[in-house]
Amino acid sequence: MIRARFAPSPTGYLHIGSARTFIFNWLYVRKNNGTMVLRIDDTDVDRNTEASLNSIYEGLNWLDLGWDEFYRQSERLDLHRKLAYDLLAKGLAYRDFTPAAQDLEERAHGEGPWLCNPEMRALSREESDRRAAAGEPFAIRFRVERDPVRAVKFPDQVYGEQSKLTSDIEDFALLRSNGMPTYHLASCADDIDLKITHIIRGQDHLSNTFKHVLLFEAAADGFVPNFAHLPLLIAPDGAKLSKRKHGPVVSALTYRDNGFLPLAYINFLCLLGWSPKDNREQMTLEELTAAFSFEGVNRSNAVVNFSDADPIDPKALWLNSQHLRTVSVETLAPIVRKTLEEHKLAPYGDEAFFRHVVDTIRSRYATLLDFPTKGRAYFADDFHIEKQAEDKLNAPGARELLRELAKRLAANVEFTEASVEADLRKLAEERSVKAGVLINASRAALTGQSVGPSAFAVFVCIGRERVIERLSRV
RNA sequence: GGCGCUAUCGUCUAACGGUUAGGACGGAGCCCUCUCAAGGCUUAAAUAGGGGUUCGAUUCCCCUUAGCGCUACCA
Repeated sequence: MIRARFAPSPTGYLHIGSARTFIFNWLYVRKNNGTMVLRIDDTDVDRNTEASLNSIYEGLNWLDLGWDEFYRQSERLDLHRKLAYDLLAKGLAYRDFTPAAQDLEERAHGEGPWLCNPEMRALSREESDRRAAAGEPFAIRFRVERDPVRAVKFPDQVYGEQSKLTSDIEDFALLRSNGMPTYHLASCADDIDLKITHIIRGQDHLSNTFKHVLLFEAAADGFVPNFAHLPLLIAPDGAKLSKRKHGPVVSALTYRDNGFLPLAYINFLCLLGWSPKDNREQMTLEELTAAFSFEGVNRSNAVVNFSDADPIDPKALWLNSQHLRTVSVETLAPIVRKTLEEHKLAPYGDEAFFRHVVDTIRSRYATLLDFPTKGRAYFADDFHIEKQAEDKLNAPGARELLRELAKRLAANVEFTEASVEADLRKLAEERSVKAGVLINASRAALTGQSVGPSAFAVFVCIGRERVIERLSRV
């Protein structure tokens, strides 16, 4: 039984890269009928915020994928501490009484790697116990086996066989002097306890994994989970995505706020660092789930293409427009209705009429935001008349013809695209004007725009009553 | 500095050593047309550099270069 986890730490909003990690975990779990665990890695009390936690939930909820089990590391601290002390008792870890970060500077610029504080590692058990009993603060470090030097190995499902010499792995901290576990300890202790079988996470953890393997070997009776590391998402300048440098594009919620369908966003993210290898681009959740595999995951970082002028990746926008025009109207209509409500607009007519309108106009829209903006005339009478539309209305005789058309449509009870077209063409013929002039002027009068769906479709979408009103007042 | 990872069109990517290096977004052009989209068609655009191995390297190996990650009592 496969068990995977997504483990964000609440120190910011839901990052676009985290969102993708969550999605890949979810896809892998669903494909293999496994269990999806959401675990909040909140052991860094200084940096965690409630606002961040809420923001992460908000992002995850928007994605609408769900999870099966939920845990918070801050509620499991005893488990983490127990593991640290078990290792200490077994001699696999030791107390380090060196004040925190005392020698950071030396470590970073030394010749070789910093491995440990030798005096602390060499401290006798009695001496260590005595100083601890005396109340001296200490951190607990893992005792990486030094002699003989050996290679720590693990197979990565994406990056292949990985290996690192113990002589390149430092005695990493397990427990801080304030009693809180470090990430490495808490993460592994929980992975063991929660029986996680697959650890799917960002490639920034690839080098950390050797430490984790050491921990698993020491604490999990030899059970080491499977690892799959994902290439990172980076900015066009090659740097990693950061809020400070790149602004809101790094937050998943930005796409929601820009009118993205969750599925389109998921689809877009999946195509960053993964490929179904058969040229498919637009895919449903079912298709993504069926196609997902680690073989399809790339090893090089993927650029999210955005600029100051255009914060949304053009391909994401294209995918959103594709999904917008292909999801079922039943699914789309409630989402559009909600978007309209957020803009203080409400559809005219009944549900069937609303669906027809949505279905008619969605094909030229790229985001949900286009419904209340570009599509305002379909949901309100106070729409703005654009310059190009004004020009169409100013065509010689156009306004008078529109008023005449309004009168004739008053008698058109059927009011279908065909019947409206018949009336319009008949009028144009009688007055010897090109139908196109009337058609374009109609669209302009009805929507305030020179562009949009077929004019006859527009008539029906606006509705007979409002059509007559709008044509009469030109 | 040490260690690890990576390198195909501008971007996302495909090509189990043999292809005219394929697709998508974006760009350009054409068609369709009541406008705008959509759609269809066409087009420009890539194997970082250098060595090997091989009859043959985008593909395997080495070096260089570049980028990224880790090197915290952050995660």
